[in-house]
Amino acid sequence: MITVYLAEDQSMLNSALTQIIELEDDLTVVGSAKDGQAASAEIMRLKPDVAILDIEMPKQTGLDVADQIHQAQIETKVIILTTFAQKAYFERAVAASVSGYLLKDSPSDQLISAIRDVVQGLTRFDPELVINMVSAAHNPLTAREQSVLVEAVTGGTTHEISERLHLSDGTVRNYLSAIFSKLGVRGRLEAIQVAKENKWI
Amino acid sequence: MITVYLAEDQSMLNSALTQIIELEDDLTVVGSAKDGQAASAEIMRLKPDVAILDIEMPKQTGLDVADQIHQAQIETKVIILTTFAQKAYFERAVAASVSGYLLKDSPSDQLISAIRDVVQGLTRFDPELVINMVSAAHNPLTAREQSVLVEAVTGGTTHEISERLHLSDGTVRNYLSAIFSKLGVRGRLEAIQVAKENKWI
DNA sequence: AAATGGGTATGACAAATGTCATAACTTTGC
DNA sequence: GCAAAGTTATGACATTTGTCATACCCATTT
Repeated sequence: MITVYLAEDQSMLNSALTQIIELEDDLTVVGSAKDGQAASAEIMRLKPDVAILDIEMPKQTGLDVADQIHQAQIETKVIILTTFAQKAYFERAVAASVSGYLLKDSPSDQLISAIRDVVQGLTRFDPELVINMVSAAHNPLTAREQSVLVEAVTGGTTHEISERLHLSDGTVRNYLSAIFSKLGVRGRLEAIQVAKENKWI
Repeated sequence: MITVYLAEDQSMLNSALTQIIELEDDLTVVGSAKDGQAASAEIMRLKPDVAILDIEMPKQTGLDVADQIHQAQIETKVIILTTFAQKAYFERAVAASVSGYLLKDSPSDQLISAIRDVVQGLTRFDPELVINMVSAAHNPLTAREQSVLVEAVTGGTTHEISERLHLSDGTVRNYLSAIFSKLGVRGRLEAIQVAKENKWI
């Protein structure tokens, strides 16, 4: 019998998936959580064969949980189950040696078969990820530019941003100007939009 | 046998719910769609006893579909199934005479029992909605102020906004100024954030 | 009929923003 | 060891933004 742990904060999906996993004769759900912290603690204790982790969860993300499982060197295989095929998430997941990465935009029987696959030592990555890996635009912003833009998101004045970052006003404006030109936009508002769309900040 | 139609764009949830509904002896899923347009057309044709509609879907929202069902005066009962308990959504749903409004943050057996309830002529509204109805802050912006702010979201200059709305630059700045003061913020960026948080735009 | 509130418009002013040139200092790569 | 790239900083400038006073028109309410 394959033991499965499910961490998913949306109750409707959590309970629905639990039920359909239980329908399979060789699978059983030994526990589930609606936040990352609870999931983490329980997985360490229960050591299930497979942990299915949503990324966006309260308290701790599924990727944080995956890291901890990896570092604790327990046998549990991890399948990330999330909505978006984002390069950055996927990279972190790979770094945490997850066995699977599925999108919620695929049917539930995919998940069932993925569970069986990963206990066999196989890996299962959604094909859409491959497309995103090659097509995703590279972040043109330097680390400092990113941090300036992140501060700009909250909306204070240039002066407030410069204080938070311990820079001069002029420097902040220089950075912002450089960011606008790199992103091909004409103001903070547009820059923030573009950067968010591309998950650069 | 109660016939159910399911409109939900997230495949994982769509297929999982289909399966657990099918598990019930008295319920059957006669069709499902991943966008509002397809759902609308099929519901008109199949006339199921119950239609479960997600709100956020491609092409047409679940609320649009609910409106059409209402106007077509067919017997199909509608249950809205969505993530957030937002006043505006709920009001539109009530206007379309839906029989149920459930949140994805409740377990799937709630949905099953709601299906049986609504065919009996009962209504099922998530209790969390009641809280939101009374606590939601009232929108302080006039219709025109809202439209100015909506245009400001895209990020162009004042002049671009004024052209899109056929107003003078000064008028646009007056509106923005009034908006800032009403929302207690100090710029477009913050105003947009506050307005979005409160679902005013 | 008068008052109120919303929509629209000016003009004027102060402050914030964006651009550019220029320059010094670090770190990193070849 | 030097070139390239990134970080930080000035000063100067044009433009944009936000604020305020004031005004006219049009509905709705009193």
